[in-house]
Amino acid sequence: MTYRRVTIVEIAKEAGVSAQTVSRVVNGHVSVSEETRQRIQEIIDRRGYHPSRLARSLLRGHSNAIGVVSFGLGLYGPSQTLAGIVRDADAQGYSVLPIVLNDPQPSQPDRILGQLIEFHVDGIIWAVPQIGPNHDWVEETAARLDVPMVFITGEAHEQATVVRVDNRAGGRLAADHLIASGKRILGLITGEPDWWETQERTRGWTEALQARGLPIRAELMRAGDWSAAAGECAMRELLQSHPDVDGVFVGNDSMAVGALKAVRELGRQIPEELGIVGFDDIPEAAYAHPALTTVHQDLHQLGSQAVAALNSLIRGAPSPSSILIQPRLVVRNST
Amino acid sequence: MTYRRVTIVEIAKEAGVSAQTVSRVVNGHVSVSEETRQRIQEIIDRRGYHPSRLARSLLRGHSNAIGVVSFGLGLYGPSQTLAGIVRDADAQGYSVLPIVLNDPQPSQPDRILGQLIEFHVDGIIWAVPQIGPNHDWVEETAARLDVPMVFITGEAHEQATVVRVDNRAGGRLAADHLIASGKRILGLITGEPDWWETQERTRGWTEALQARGLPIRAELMRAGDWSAAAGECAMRELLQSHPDVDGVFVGNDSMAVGALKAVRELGRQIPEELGIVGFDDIPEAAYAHPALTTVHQDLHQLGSQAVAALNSLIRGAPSPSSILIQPRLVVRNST
DNA sequence: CTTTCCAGTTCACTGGTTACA
DNA sequence: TTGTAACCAGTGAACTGGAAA
Repeated sequence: MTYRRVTIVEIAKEAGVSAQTVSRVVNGHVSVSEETRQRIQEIIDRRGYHPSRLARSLLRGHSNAIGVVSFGLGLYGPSQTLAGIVRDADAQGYSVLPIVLNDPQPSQPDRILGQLIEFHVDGIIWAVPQIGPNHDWVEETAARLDVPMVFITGEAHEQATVVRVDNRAGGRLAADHLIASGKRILGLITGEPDWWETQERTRGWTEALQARGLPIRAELMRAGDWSAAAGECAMRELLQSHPDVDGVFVGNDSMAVGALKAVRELGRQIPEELGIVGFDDIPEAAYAHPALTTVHQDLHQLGSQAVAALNSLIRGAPSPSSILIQPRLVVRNST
Repeated sequence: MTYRRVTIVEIAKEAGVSAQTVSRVVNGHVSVSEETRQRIQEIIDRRGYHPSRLARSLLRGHSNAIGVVSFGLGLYGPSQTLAGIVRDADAQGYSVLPIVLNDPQPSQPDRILGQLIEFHVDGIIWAVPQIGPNHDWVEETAARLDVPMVFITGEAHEQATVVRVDNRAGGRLAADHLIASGKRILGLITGEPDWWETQERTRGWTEALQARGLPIRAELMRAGDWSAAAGECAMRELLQSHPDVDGVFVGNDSMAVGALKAVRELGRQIPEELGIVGFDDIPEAAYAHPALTTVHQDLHQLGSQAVAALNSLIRGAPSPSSILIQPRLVVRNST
């Protein structure tokens, strides 16, 4: 590998000027004679010269890059969120440096942040779901770290900017809708119990039931792992042990799609005998059988807002400490 | 933003040694006394010092980063492939710098490559689908560029390493399976016609039909845009104009899911009256109604192989010019 | 007395940009 | 209009001064 980049000095030498003059041409400074400018530009184009961002960042003290710590690109939520981040970051002139964790419980968040700091990132978006105590370090670290940082999803923090979907409102939307459809014996199939999203959706659900004077029945609740297989299994089990259930809120669409399969196989009529509401609004939801009523969350917007908040932090502007994105109900044929 | 990184000089000053000695501690060189090493390490830990990768890369001439040019993270294929790349790159010690295009027809691939070169990436994976003539620059550029480069999907090239799924074999698998299931009047709903994947799947399909002595009937072919909506629309149109069709190969699972909806609404029995085969094996395929028979392609492996090939190119080893990954048929209830 | 080793320092250099001449 | 020198944050190579072989 004797590969050598074209450097500014080589261009300068070929043009018979100093590196400085080439730099001026590259950055569009004025004080270069038109004749020189053109000669240099021609050489730059011909040689395929690209100024080194490394050298430039080193000198300027910032890199125009942001780090994104993400988790489980296989899941719909995280991958869509990352897509939103990348798109917006690009539009704002930032490059994105993604770090994808396989373990949502990073034993050493400092090590991961350190990796990004080594790249001189101008800011960091932490988009790892809050699971159990895995965000406990936030308060302490956010206060200590001097790189601007934005969190996606999770508890609000005094010290940190958090952008998230109002999952609690989403849970309420689902419950209110089922109740409004005349359903009264309501089951709940949640995602992983220790995810913040699960807890919030469940809380909203519970609140709505209480507000309507319906009992909270733990025996009608099941937990899955977000997968269609888990949804199918949980729904089958729920319907067999409690055949009188007439409405179920399933914690995400993947599980809901699995749940629909169980319901079909058990021969229940949807929505007449059993109403089902999902969460996410994945593209396939509209084509499930029957088409799935679900709580839509705008994940691209989630990413956009995170980038916007980070950008204003980087520019030194104060940023609201918490941004809440409202989900909305999409009614289809499963209710 | 008066944020200042901790530098090696600050550590050196605090420890009362030269920067070089700190560098040796950081890089685990030998000629440092145990006593000094420990003192410096303690300061490094306490101050949270992280060596600048920018400075290091600049000096060493390589960055341990690879650039990935991708397209449309909203689609299942590209996003899964990227996930595979990120995971494997990480395992090999590379950071990933993604560039996500919104337009699959980059007017100036050089500009995009230039962006990555500015970052001193050690190699580039071009994972943009080959659509129409948008890979025409490859031969010429690959020969000129001296950064190792691997292409994902598309025509094989003399000069370039291409990693791809054997889409043609996939098309054959689908056709052979439908024929083996006793279907004889076979329809085809393809994705976007100018995608390389579409053309290969179609070619494999055509070959298999010819091999079995079945006619190629253009009036039984429709094209969609990979979306479920397009699949639904195409299937409805196909069945209404040709009610005798008894088997259909749909170019991807998203469209197949839409197609299933159309079939259900038209009241055809699957698989008795009509067999359907998809392509991709998205997670929801197993939970469609009926469960979708489909051609599975291992996209993570696609990403892995690309990283492996790129890695060996970077290390100067010769790399096979084309790697073909075999898809496999997953039979479920739609056939 | 020369050679080798050790622990550490100094210098030059990476590819650019800013301040000043 | 253009050139020179200093600088960003590191690292490889050459070097120093003293001890051990």
